[in-house]
Amino acid sequence: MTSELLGRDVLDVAPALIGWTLLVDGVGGTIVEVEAYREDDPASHSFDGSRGRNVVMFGPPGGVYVYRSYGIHWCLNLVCEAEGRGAAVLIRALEPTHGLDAIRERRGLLDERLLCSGPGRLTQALGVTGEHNGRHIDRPPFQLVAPAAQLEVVTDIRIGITKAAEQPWRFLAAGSRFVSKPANARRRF
DNA sequence: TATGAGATCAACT
DNA sequence: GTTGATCTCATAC
Repeated sequence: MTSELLGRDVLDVAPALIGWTLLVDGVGGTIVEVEAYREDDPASHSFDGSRGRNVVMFGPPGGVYVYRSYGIHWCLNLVCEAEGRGAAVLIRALEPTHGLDAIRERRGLLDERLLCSGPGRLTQALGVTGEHNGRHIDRPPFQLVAPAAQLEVVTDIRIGITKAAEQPWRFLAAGSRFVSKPANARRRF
């Protein structure tokens, strides 16, 4: 069960998710990068309340929120805290461990570290689409498996957003080669 | 190494 | 009509 994991403050849930194994139809890997979003956050889809595509974010914890990004990609989120809160964690990168053949087939022949290193790449690798929006992480085809031991986690600012861009709400597995962008990446100037 | 364009959809002005 | 929680490929230093 994941209710104990997800039913807490999203800023606690996000780092706790690092190291868990996410599977879709048995294909997936270890979560190495996530970002936290919540209703009082101008960068969040749930900012200013529930309407349109974001209704799932206001559903019960464990809900799977999938939305289309830039018209091209799908992005996968897990709803946190409690129903009506509008808090969720964006899954940004996995270290692939299960179903490598299926992943390579969906992504094409690529550098191993690029298979799931980004929210759009990850959903393509796992076959996640808008059809999965509103489903639950504890029910097929999804599985979320606890790690044997908590990995070391580092934080950084979030990526690809323009509002509240300085919030240190990106969480990564320390030293992982499978993240979309290493932590402490310094901006010039 | 670093910027730039194109792809293309849903929400919002 | 514009913008965005992106990715890939191309071209330029």
